[in-house]
Order: sequence, then structure tokens, then C-alpha cells
Amino acid sequence: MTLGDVARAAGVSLATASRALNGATQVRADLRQRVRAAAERLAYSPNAHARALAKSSNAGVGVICHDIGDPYFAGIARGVMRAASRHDLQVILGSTFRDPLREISYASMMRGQRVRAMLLVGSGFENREWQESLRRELDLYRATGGRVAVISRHRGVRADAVLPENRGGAAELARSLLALGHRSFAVLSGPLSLTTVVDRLAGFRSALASWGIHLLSTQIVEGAFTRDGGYEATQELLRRGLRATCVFASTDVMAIGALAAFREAGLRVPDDVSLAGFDDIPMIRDLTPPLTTVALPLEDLGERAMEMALLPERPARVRVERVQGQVVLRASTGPPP
Amino acid sequence: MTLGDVARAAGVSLATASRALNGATQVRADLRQRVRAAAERLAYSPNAHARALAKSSNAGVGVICHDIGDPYFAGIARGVMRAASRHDLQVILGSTFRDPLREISYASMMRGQRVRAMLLVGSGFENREWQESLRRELDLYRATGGRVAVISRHRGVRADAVLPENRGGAAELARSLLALGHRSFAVLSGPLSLTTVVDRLAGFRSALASWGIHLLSTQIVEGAFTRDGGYEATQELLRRGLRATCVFASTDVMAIGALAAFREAGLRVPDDVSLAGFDDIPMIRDLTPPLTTVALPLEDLGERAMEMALLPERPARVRVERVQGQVVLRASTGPPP
DNA sequence: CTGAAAGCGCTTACAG
DNA sequence: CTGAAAGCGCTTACAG
Repeated sequence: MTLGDVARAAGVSLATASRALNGATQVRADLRQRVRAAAERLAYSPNAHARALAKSSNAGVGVICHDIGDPYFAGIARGVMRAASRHDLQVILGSTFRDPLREISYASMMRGQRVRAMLLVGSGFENREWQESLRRELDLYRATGGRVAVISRHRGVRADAVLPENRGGAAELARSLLALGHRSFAVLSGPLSLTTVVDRLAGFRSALASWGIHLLSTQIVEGAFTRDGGYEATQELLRRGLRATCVFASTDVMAIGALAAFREAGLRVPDDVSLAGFDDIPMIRDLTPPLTTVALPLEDLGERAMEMALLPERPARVRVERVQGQVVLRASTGPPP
Repeated sequence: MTLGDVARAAGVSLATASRALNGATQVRADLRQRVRAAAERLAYSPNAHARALAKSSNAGVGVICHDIGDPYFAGIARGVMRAASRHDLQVILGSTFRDPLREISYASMMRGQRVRAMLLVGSGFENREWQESLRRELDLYRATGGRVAVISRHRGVRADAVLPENRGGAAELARSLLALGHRSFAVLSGPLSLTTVVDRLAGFRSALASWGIHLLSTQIVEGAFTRDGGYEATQELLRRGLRATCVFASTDVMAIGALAAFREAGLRVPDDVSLAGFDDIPMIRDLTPPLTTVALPLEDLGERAMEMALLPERPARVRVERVQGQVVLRASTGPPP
């Protein structure tokens, strides 16, 4: 079942069949009809590879995230899918499971696929070697006209970016918590090798500093970027001795684990300790207590990055869209005991 | 940057360059080295479309789900990604936003893409016309060697399938709730046009029936398959007058909304009313109270369907893997007040 | 083992 | 408007 078969069935040339189906050039109405009918009758399905090869252009975009099962990435992916659907683009998905090597091999695969644009979603790794390889891969990709946009990473990769204001958001959150009366804080941080974590911690810290408050190093616990990571980090924090009235988890997902750990330890939130997260993934408003957080418009992030990557712009000029986070005070934070 | 360039740089023929890079046939070691080196130096990236065209085989699989932002699908997608990664397959993702037409256009697009296998994830629609179109699309796809597997749909589509035991799971859940002492029930159902909903409702109902208990029609409320759908359905149920000691929401996502609605209405769960869901999406164990549910191994579902689609089997023989749901009693259910 | 050549299924100048 | 032909970048019998 090829275009050739359709052309033969319609009694026209290959070229005419192609034109009739794609409607680029004018084709006599009756011929177009015949071709269309033949294609329909034969259930013709154009070979996307042949077409991509002949046009040397592609209707695909690539999206690489760390874990499509995580509500943060799932929310962003939802926005990406919406934008892609609007532009009739197919989406090739990569989920790295937080393995830097896998990220690079996805990028390379997508380059081979000649996707029109590539989206990297999520924090990068603070890893010199990885940064080198990725940059090289992306440069090669762009050298042949590929477009790259990133969400939430800036180190190491020079590309169009949608950047949540991690620093600013965390600082704003800190100020809100200070306003509630808190003066001693602890932080459940994700892996410090992730730029997002570093930024959020820095923002939080600097806002405290301007009030003359410093984070004790024992009150910063590093954990995996998962619910269980938050749970375990909290247990470790309690083991070290909690010396804070308020705990900031660098993502909501971790905060969920923290909430469980506090509950198990018999600590009430917010009566005994206040708890805040970051991202505003959908479910946290249904927790008990609902979680204070810095809200990021996840779907928007995805849509905007996709649109940005698709919008041709004079190259060598990197565009950056900064996205403000919105502090949302919910019942998980209150005045210090 | 094509294979031709690499061949020239290495001083060999196109054919030899191809063989050296793909390692299918034997190539003299020194030639292979030269080709590899040249490819490396030139940062050669094989054109996936050209390759797919020449081999008329493809390293891609397609996955179509209803909403990648929903934790149920995100969980399954996670499993799919794991399996795909194991087989070095790229994944093309479709998210229908619950639009039947979009599902068909995705299927058609993936057929054009000549993907090796196609996964349809999630309940089908009870819609004659849609079923016709989809079946036609899939038949055409399979006629050319395409493989199809579905998760959780059986009506209308004849294909390899991983089927959660929706009926059995719901029935088992009902029996557990009966054992707790409940004798009056209400159901928050998703759209009755979804086979999953119909099956879960039927299973629940039949288990009750064998105890001589019948669901009042006023106590079955249909809502969207979302958190807000569950919230609104619950409000409607309360408006009609709750005449049950236990409420079954046909998915966890809906149950989350129900929990919020009950809380707002001043009803305590489970003291005033028990609540149970279905699926066991990750977050529900962290709700207050944690949600009773029928646990489905979401990631497994995805992995198994992918493996099944990849495993060539004598065609015309449809394979079905049934996956038992596990009733997990948590604190959202208790004895009737 | 190696190379020249045909072929995969389309698109698109180039003539007419 | 229509068609013959070249070309997109690979793979793979077929000879040597």
C-alpha cells in the first residue's frame, strides 16, 4: 500500500497523487477527487518516514523528563501534550529515571530522529562530565537547525528557557513564614547536585539571612526527590533533634513524605511544627492539613516551553521566560507553638 | 553529515561504512576502526527515518492514554517507559484529553509512523461509531504486521490485553465492606459510557445483590473521572440525601474529591460515612484518613502490556492477562455508625 | 570481506 | 495543471 498503488488505482502519476493528497499545488478537481477516493478505498496510510526523508523536515518533537510518574512532570507533560496537539506534532517521550546517561542517549536518539524541537524538563545535574556531553549533543543538534528549550535548568545548557523563579519563590516563602512568627527553620533538601535544589535553598537562606537568621547545618537534611526521600529525611532530622518550628521541603512530593513522618512521630502539623513545600502539585490541597507551598503553573510551563521552542527566532539569541511562583498559605503552616 | 560523508572520510564504500557501524556482517577490523573514528570525528548521527525506510522496520512504539497528567495514567506510563527503555525503543505518546476522535487520529498517525507496537491505555468509550472507526484503524494497522495491546478495555477492540479484574475487584471490595457491617451503599460512578466504570459498578452491585442488598438509583451519582468530578458528585449525593453508611467511588481520583466534599459538609470519614476508591494511586495512603481501595499494580500493568505487544505470537490468537486487584483496607472505612 | 547498485516510499524542481 | 526523474539517507541482496 504505497502512494504508487494509489496513483495507479486513480490513473494518475505519482506526482499528481502526492499533490492531490497534500494540496500544496493546484490539481484539477476531478483528479483530486479520484485520488482521494482511491486513497480512501485502499486505506492508504502515508509512510511518515518516507515523507520525513523526502521533505527533510519532521513533525515530531522530543520531550525528556526525569520521571513521567511524578506528578510534577506529569503535570508539565500534560501542558506539552496540549501544545503539541494544537500544532499537530507528535511527541516522543523520554523518561530518564534520573540517570544522566539515559538523558544523553535520549537526546542523541532524538537528534537521529531529526525532531523539530527538543524539550528538556527538570533540573540538571551538577556534573561536569555530563554537562559536557549534553552540551555537545545539543550543539550538534542545533547546528542542523534543531531547536531546544528547557524548563527549569540553566547551568551548563545555553538554550531558550522557561525558568521558575526558584530563588525568588523560596525567598518569598521564607518571608511569609517569618511573618507568621517563625525564627528557627529546618530544610529537607533534595539532592544538592540538582540546580533547582540549590536555587531554592539559596533563596530561602538569603531571605532568612536578611533577618539575621541562619540555618544550622544539622537542620539541613538531604534526601531523594521522592515521597520516601522526604519521609526518610524527616526521620533523620528528628533523629538529629528538630531545632526548628518550621520545616521547608524543597518539593511538595518530599513534603508529603515529611507529613507522614511527622504524624508517625506524634508531631502535629502545624501545632507542633509548620511545614511548607514547593510546586503546588494538584493533590496537596487535599492533604490534612492542606500544604502551604509556592505554586507553579505546571501545565503552563509545559505549554510555554513548547511554544517557545516552536517559535522560530533569530538564533544565537537565547530567550528566557521567568515564571513567578505564588506563595499559597494553607493550613500546614501557622504561628510557632 | 551523512553516511556518505563518513564513508568518504574513512576511504571506504557506503556499504562498508554501513556495515562497520551496524556490525551485522563481518568487516575487517582496521576498516571498522577507521569508519568508527570518522563517524565519531564528524559527530555523525544516523538518520532514523532513512534507516526505518530502508529496513522497513521501526524502533518506535506508540502509547495512547486519556490524560498523562492523571496519576493513574502517569503510573502506567512509568512502567511503559521502563519496558521500552529495556528494549531500546522510543515511545511516541498520545494523550487524548478524553476525546474519542483524538484517539483515532493518534492511532492513525502512529500507523503512518509504522510503529512496531501500539498500546491503548484506559477505558474505551461506549460509542458505536467510535468503536467502528477505531477497530478499522487497528485492523489496517495489524494487517501490515502491527501489534496492538490494550490495558483495561475489551469492548469493541479485539487485541492482546492486560485486564484489571474490575468486576472481581469491586465485588471483593463490596464483600469487605459488607464484612465491616455496612448494609446501605452509595456509588460515585464515572461516566457510564466507560467500560471500566460499568464493570466496577456491576461487580459491586452483584456482590451486594447476593446479600440481598440493592443500590437505590438515587444513590448512584455519575461524575467526571476527575477529582472535581468526585467532589461535585458527592455534593449532588448530599443534596439528594445520603442514605448510605458507605460510599464507593469508582476511582481513587474521584474519591479524593469526595473526601474533600464530605469534610466541607461536616461529615467525618469514617465515623459518619465510610469511603473507598479503586486503583491505589500513590498518594492516597497519605490522605487523612488514608483511603481504602482496590490496589492495581499500575507500573506492572504498563510493563506487561508493553512486553506482551512486543512478544510475537501466532496472530489471530488474542492473549489476555488478567490482573487481580487487591483490596487494601485503610482508615477511610470502618464499621457503620 | 568489499563494493556497485537497486530499492525503501515519498517530495519537488524542472519541463512541458 | 501534469508527469518523468532526481533525490532524501540509509540497507542489503548480488557479484566479486
